[in-house]
Amino acid sequence: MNGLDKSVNIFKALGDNTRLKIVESLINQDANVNSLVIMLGMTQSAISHQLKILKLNGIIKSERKGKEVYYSLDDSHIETIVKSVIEHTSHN
Amino acid sequence: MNGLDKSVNIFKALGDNTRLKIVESLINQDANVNSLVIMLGMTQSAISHQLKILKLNGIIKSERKGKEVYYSLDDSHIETIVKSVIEHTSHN
DNA sequence: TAAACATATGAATATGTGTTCATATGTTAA
DNA sequence: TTAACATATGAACACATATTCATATGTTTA
Repeated sequence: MNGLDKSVNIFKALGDNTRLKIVESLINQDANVNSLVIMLGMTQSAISHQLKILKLNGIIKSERKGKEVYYSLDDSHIETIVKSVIEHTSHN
Repeated sequence: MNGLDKSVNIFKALGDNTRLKIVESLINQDANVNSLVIMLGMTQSAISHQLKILKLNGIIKSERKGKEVYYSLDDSHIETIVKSVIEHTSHN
């Protein structure tokens, strides 16, 4: 996959309401699946599917702790990107 | 439309191969429709449709000069956003 | 004004994608 | 080991969307 396609996939991954909410939650703090389910008020299945997409695109990472799996941002770049878009929208 | 939805739409607009190529072209220099058609090797109709989406989402703006319509980035924030994503992908 | 050029747009189609449902997998506690 | 809990996953469906085709609109030149 070339550089442009990688970038497209990052944008595509963040260009969904559910996934962007997940990412914004994870900017604030790491979270396990169930807490995201509760916060977003969606089914566990829907959240898991979207978490997988975010992970496949290198936006988040996961770590199992006992029965639970905790998700967090893959690196600090993600926060920069999301915040710069929020900044942009608030100036329009 | 709330702030999150606006951000989602920005990401969605940039999350397409054709549109991101257009935006990257416009980072380098303003361009009219036909030059984008030639650069991207796509039909005039396809390019026009995508330009409209980028414009509706506040990513680019247009200015007619005679028969031609020139497109450019709406503001410098866009370049920052795109470059920060490219930066991110090149480190993964 | 008519013709040529440049761009925009509506409809149709094909492909992509988000959610749900059912169920599987992984982990701990009894 | 069984039951309970937590998460993941495959299939199906409904909806979104990118491109094409045909054509319309806007602008200049002859």
